[in-house]
Amino acid sequence: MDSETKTQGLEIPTPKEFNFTECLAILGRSDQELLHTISGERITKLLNAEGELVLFELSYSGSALHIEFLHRSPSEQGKQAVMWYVMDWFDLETDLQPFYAMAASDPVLREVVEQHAGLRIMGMPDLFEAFAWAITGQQINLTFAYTLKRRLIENFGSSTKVGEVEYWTFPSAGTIASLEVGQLRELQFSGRKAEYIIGIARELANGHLVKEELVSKTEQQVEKQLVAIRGVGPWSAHYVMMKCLRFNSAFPISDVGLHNALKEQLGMGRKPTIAEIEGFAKNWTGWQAYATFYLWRVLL
DNA sequence: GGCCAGGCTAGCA
DNA sequence: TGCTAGCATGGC
Repeated sequence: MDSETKTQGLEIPTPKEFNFTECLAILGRSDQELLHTISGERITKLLNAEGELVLFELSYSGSALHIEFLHRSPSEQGKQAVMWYVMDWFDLETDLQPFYAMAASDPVLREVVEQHAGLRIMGMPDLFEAFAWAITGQQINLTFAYTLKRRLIENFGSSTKVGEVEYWTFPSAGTIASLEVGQLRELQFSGRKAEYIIGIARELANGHLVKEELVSKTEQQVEKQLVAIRGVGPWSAHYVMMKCLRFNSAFPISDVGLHNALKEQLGMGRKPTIAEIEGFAKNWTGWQAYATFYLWRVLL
């Protein structure tokens, strides 16, 4: 790009409890990921800011995240959208000190939290993406779940090609709302998953499900509302509350990954029972989501 | 080749 | 109210 089209970047200060490398480890988990690209210590991502496709690059230095806009100069609204997205994505507004104070004396969390200090719950600010990913991941192995996600994006997402690289956004709820079940079956989604995902896309598209309304309710109210949606059980509800709605008390207690992480971390030789997990979690009140996320980190 | 996978629904007692 | 077969297929 020539110097005249180069745009002014943005800078977002990060909290003391922040480790970019730890966050990158999460984002680099799958080599099938199309929603962002990682090169060294830089992340490139395409964002759909109310119809405007904004491509940006994220890096970290000097206690701040740096955003550079690539390809073309976005509108002021586009820039603002990217800034809010990044703050939400990295959960920069949560003060982790109380969590760390609790974890320091918790026999289950102490080691893993110390080891990965500065890791933050890498979120999914887009509510439809969070639901779709939760449903896609139900009861299938993660590798296959990523394959399904990639196909969904390649078939129904938006993209921009810069040089040799194509950057993608997750399909909008509006796009998926207009599909028939058979169109997702072709991508090897099960009939059930196809029905669930299209159903939720329609709830979002017709305004029956609004993120801004959900985040203003209590955890109990939200759980009740989400579980009433076909295809959303307790695990998915808590997954969405944790990754998108940012309830730090969300707790997907039946999660197989959590069970395997506890088994490994505690050297149990078997997966813990739900009752045992409830016992471990007695001191985690208010921070169950962070406890879960740090334990997931063990499995990477 | 068999068990497991970041579960959920619907139908049954 | 509580229990569980069936889903649907890939990964390892």
